[in-house]
Amino acid sequence: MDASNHPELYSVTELAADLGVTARTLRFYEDKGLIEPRRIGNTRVYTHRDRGRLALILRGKRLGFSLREIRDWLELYEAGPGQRRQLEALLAKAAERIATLEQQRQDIDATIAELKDIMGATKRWLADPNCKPQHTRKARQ
Amino acid sequence: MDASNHPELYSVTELAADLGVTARTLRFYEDKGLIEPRRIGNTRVYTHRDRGRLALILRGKRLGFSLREIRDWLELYEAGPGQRRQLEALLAKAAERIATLEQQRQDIDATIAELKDIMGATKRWLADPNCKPQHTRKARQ
DNA sequence: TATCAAGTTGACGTATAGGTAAACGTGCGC
DNA sequence: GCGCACGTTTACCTATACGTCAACTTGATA
Repeated sequence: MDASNHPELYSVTELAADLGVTARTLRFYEDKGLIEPRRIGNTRVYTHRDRGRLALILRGKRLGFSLREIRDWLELYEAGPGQRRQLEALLAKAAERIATLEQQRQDIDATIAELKDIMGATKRWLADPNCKPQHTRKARQ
Repeated sequence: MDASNHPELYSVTELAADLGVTARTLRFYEDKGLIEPRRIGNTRVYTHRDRGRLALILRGKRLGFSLREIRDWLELYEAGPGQRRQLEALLAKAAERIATLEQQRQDIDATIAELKDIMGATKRWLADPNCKPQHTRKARQ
């Protein structure tokens, strides 16, 4: 289990570049308790596992979770006694997020509809300034 | 054109309550140059027109424009020489916003798909811990 | 007149995810 | 010994849209 013949060790800058973020970001995540790389003296050294963990973190971000949510989940995942609960918690979180996103999509659709309505009225107005500004759609209050 | 027989005058708190925001919000909008109510002494007095303007502002917000964008547009709208250009500018802005929103909706859909994929894999895993964690969908990079 | 409600300004706080700068340490090659 | 490329920490800055608090005036009321 010695890693010396297959190092997979990264410095901050290396791993950051590798993951497409900045070194600042990795240090920031460490501040926030998301990762804890080993150190040689004062210098951070990231292992292959750290890289995997970071990849998970970035994925969580892409899926719209906050750093805090991600951290909580990772903690739960690491320290949890059984797998089951964690997976179920993950399921719940995912479902929750999906619900939020579906709500957001509805809002977006409504907004697009309202904007299109405004555009239509504006165009009619431009074509014939006599016709009164008249939207077909009621704005939500 | 005297308003004395039909005052329609509001204090901050009144108008705020009327519009469903706080007084702080109205003062904040004034700071940002979105409205400039008259004053009696030091006290703000909002007219009917102010109310209309505020309603426009809130609508803009609901449609996802920033206060700065709203302010710029209102300025353009008030000080502009002809109507045409303003309306055309409005059309352009609306189209732009729609494009942004449609992009957002695509992102949301993709994210939902990925979340559902994860949920599916997790459920299979829960049902049969032997089957390897296997997502059907590739994550976007 | 004492007090209370409502108005005013100014300043600082909140949340998020880092960016940016300052000041400093450290190994390496020449 | 010098400079360079890295690394480190601390601390303040960014944007957005207000919330919250403090301190102060002013007009109306009991």
